[in-house]
Amino acid sequence: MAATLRDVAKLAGVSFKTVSNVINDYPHVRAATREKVERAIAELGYKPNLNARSLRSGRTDTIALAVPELNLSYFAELAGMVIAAAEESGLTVVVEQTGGDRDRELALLRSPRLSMTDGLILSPLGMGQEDADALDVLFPLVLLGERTFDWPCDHVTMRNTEAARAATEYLLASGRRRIAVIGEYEGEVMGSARLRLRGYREALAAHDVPYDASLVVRATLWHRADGARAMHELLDRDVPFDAVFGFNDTMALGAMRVLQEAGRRVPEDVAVIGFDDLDEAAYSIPSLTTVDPGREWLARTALETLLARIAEEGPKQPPQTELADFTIVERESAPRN
Amino acid sequence: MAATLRDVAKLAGVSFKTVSNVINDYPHVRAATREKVERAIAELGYKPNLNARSLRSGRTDTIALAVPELNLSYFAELAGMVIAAAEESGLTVVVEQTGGDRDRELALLRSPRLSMTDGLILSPLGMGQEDADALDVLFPLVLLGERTFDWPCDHVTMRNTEAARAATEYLLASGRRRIAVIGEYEGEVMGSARLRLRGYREALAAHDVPYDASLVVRATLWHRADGARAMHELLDRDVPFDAVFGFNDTMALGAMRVLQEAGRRVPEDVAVIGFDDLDEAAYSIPSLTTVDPGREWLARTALETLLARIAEEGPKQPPQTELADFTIVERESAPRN
DNA sequence: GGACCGGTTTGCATCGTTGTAGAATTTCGG
DNA sequence: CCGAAATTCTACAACGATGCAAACCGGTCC
Repeated sequence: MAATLRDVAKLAGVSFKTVSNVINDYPHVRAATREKVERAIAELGYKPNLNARSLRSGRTDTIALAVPELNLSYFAELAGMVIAAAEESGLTVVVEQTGGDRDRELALLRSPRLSMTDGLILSPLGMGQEDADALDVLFPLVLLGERTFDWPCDHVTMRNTEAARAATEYLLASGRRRIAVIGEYEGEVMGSARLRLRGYREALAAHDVPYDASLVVRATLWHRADGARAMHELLDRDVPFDAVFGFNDTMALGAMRVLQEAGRRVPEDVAVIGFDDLDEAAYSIPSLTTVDPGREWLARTALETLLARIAEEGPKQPPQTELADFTIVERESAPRN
Repeated sequence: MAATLRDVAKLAGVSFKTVSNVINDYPHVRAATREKVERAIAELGYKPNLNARSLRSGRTDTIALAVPELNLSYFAELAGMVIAAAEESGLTVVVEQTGGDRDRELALLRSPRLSMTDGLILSPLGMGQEDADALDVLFPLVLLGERTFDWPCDHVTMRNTEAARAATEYLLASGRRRIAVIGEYEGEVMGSARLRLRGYREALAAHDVPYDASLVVRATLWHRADGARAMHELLDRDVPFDAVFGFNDTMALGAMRVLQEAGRRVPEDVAVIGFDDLDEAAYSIPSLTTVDPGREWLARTALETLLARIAEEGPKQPPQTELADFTIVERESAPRN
């Protein structure tokens, strides 16, 4: 069907290996020959069969990216950034959705599908420290996530605890004292929920504000609806609060919506701060003060780290952890003062 | 490095072809042999090399999905649905971003990268009727889009004009008469912008409401910022209006935000209706009335259509167009009455 | 007892490419 | 104008799988 090297070779009157040499910019090809071959390539519309190339060369120029769900804006935007960065390096990206499910994450790590890729960038949610062994794999693997386990592979992550602490201190500095938290998730051993909660508690402790468990609301998937549900739950508890820290923007927006329905003014009655700096955080009513965890940097660095691993020869370097810098983006939902 | 058929065969004491037979569920394999082989497979942790398989069999069990940007929630959610549906069929999905750029769309159609896939689902934005030839390709191709050109390939799309007309009539029925439109884009020959504008005009005409060009605001990329910018432009024009029809939810949300900043009450002063029914439409303040173009159905049908094309043998069936049913989702930004 | 017959297993060619090694050709100093 | 050293090109063997067809096996039939 499609033209092959041999078809081109026949038309150009050279051996098929010469065509291969032209395509691969092998230096010792006479200009006249090269031109002849290129004309034949153009005439037949020849395109190399990348499967055959991969089989022979062992490189696929494809990577896999696994995120929980594209439905979550945070991961959609992150995936977009990774794909764009990969495109710049001439790489193709296979996107997998794990649903944040531990079993699916583990299954993916063992999947034969990975034989079609040079490596994997994984944003794990469900896995825990007990699964560390599953991460000790033969192929290049970079964890792009918010978790800071002790893991036997490269890891690009954000300063969860510090950022959460800074966010909480930001609220404290603006005079809030009853700060609710949305997104706690005890099923998660040491993921972002735990780390952010730790930052929150550190900030409280540093300012002698007592920790009150009735201000902490659980949410697992961190969807908008989870934020809304969590806020309903908080309102039902009927405890006073003057600020809310959503562990991601999506939940913060869902929560803010419910708050306003309930007649609470944001930020006058309740200040709201999120985490992620999604595009939409700038456009909500009121616009959402949030933490930018350094997403663009995370995406690019994850890719670069993976590429370095792929290019690596000889003895494996020890795993590295890269940390992004965060910033607090001040907007209306939580003014500085 | 990784185990191959031959390694397994040696361990099991059979020919490598028998191992292949076991893997492919070839029926005439003795139970004892099968078990022997399976034990060897397990012991070595053998995983088939999918590149080699694809080279030989011609099937990759991978499809490509090209959307403008994952940054746009509509496409992110759509991509998520396609990937999930593909996963159910055991397919891997390569995601490409075109930026809605004509040249990149055309380049993708000619890309050798497609040789790694069985087919392509493309959401074109930049291409026009003059590019129809580029769509007459040798590989299975399904257009998943909002455009209704006369195109030489399968096409899964929505009832743009009817839906836009219905949205406009919904606003008219609620008593609005000065209905602004955001998202017109003259650079686009017959894409969703044009079709939706047509529906808008049909509705106006049917109700004897004059068409007023000063109520039509242009926007190209349909991002949130474009909606915001468009609304600023509209406000600057200082023409009266009592409703806004955003050609997608993202712009409608951006516009609504600006409206409210400008002191207009939604829906009292201005009703707002969008198009797409994004997840977030349910959580804005006020929640956004919008058109659900049948996204889930679109995603699944695009995949099914592509799979049918891939499975097709013999003479090519003529291209088909599949149309999704839409519904209007009533929310707060534009109550029915 | 040999032909015949399922069911079972195997050998070989092949997919389209790249790597290696060597053959053919050109270049050039002497 | 010869011989050596480049340069240019080609032949052949992989990569790891599947498809095809032939070989094998034990049992049945005549």
